[in-house]
Amino acid sequence: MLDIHQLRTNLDAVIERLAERGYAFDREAFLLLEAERKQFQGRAQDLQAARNAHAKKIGQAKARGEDAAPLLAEAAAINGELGDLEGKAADVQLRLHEFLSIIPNLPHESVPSGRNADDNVEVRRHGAPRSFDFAPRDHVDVGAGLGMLDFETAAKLAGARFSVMRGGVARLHRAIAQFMLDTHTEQHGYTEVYVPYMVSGECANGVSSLAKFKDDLFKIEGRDLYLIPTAEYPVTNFVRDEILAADSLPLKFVCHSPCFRSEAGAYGKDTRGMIRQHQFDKVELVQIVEPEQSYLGHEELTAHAEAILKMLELPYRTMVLCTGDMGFSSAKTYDIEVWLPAQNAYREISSCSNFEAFQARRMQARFRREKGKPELAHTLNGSGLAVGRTLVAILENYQNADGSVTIPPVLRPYMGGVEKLSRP
RNA sequence: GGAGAGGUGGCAGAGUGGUCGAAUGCACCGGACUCGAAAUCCGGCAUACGGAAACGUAUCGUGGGUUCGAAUCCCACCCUCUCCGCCA
Repeated sequence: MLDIHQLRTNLDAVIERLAERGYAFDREAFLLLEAERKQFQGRAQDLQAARNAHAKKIGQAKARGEDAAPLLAEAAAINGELGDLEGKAADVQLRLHEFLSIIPNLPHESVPSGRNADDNVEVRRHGAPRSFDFAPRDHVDVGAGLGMLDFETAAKLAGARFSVMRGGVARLHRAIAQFMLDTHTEQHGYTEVYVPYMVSGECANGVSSLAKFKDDLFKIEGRDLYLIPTAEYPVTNFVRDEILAADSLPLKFVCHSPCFRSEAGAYGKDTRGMIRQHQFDKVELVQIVEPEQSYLGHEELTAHAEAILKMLELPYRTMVLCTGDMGFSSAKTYDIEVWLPAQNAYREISSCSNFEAFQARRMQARFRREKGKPELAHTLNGSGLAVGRTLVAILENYQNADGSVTIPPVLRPYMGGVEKLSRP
C-alpha cells in the first residue's frame, strides 16, 4: 500500500510514476473520496466530542444528585445525528482503503521504463552455454528416457500441471533443495524456517492484494485459508503487527516449501513438462531490513541466488525488470534466467524484489530505533532458487548423448556420491 | 470431540458502568547527586487519524449489541492455556 500522505501532498508525481508501470490512477475518484472523508470524519468527530462532554456532565450531575433530564435530552439529539454520520464516515474510510489497497507500488528511480518483458534490461551474464555434439533433448524426454519423470501418472492423480518423479530424479530434486538450504544457512547467514503451507486471507493481503489476485491462489473450501503460492506469504508475515528492535535487523530467513498456483490465465502456456506447475518446490530468501539498507540488501540477496547457479555451473543472465513488467508490490525486481538448451533460451529461475515499505505498510511491520517512533521496515525476497526449474536446468544442461545425466559435483555429496543418473 | 480458565501498554500486572488511555512494578529516555559508576531522587515514556498549534477523535483479542456513558454488562467469533478422549 502506498503512503496516503504522499498522495495528499504529491498526487501528480505519484500519478505520473504509476502511469510508467501502466497503472491508470483515478484522480477524480480519489479527490472525491478524500473530500467525503474530511467532511464526514470532521463532523463525526465533533459530534463524538459533544457526546463525550455530555456523558461526562451527566455523570457529574448524577453524582451531585441533580436532575439530568435536560442533558439526557440533548445527548439523545446528538446521538441521533451521530449514528448516521459514524456510518457514513466508516463507509468512506472503507472505500478509501479499498481504493488504496489495489494500487501497485511505485517503481524505484533506478528501474528502466518500459511496457513489458521486451523492455527488461540485462545487467550481467555468467557462464557460456555448452555446445552439444548431439541434439539436446528437453527435460521431459531426458526424464522419461531415464524412467524417472512421469507426467501420465501425475495426470491420473491430479490432472494437468503436476509431475511424478521416481528414483534418481526424485532424489536429485531433494538434493537440490538440501544443497540450497545448506548454502544459504552456512554461507549467506540465513536462518532456516519451516512454515504453514496455508495462510489466512489477511496474510495474503499483507504481501499482495487478495482482492486483485485471489484467482491465482488455491483456496481451502469453507475456510479463510489459501495454499501458499510462495513461502514469501508465510515468512514475510512473521513480522506482521510487530514492532521490532532496530538492533534485531536485518532478519534473514530461508525457507524450503512447496508452492501452489492456479495458473489461471496461463492456459496453453508452457504446457509441456515441469516449467509451469500447479505445485512446485522453492527455496525462498526473505529479508526484513531498515529502509536505508534495503537496496544494498536487494543486491546481496540477488547475489545469494546467483551464487547457487555459479556453484551448479549453470549459465545464467540477470535482468532488471522494467516498470511495466514488475509485480504488484515490487519497487524493483531482478529476474535471474537460466539457460535451457532445448529451448535455446534463458528462462526465469528466480525473481528477487525490494518492496520497500509497501508490504510493511499493509502488514504494519515496524521497527523502533533508540528512543524513536516506530518506523515501517523494508521487506525483500527472492527465490534462491526454484527447485523444479533447477532440476529442469540440470537435466537439460548436464545430459549426455547416451541419455544419462551427469550430477553436478556440488550435489554429489547429497546423492550418496552418485556421479551420473542412468536408466536402471 | 467434551469440560474449564484466560486474552489490558515493550514486558509483568491492577482495574467489573462515569473525571480510565488506563494504577503499580520492570525495562527504556532525560535530568539531579557523583571524579566516574552503582544506588537514590525528579521528570518523561502506547498507536493511528485530523489539526499550523492548542487540542480533538478512535483503539483494552475481533465484530456486533445494551446505555446519556463500556476495558468493565450481553451475544457471536478468533486465539492461548489446563484436563479428558482420540490420533500421525
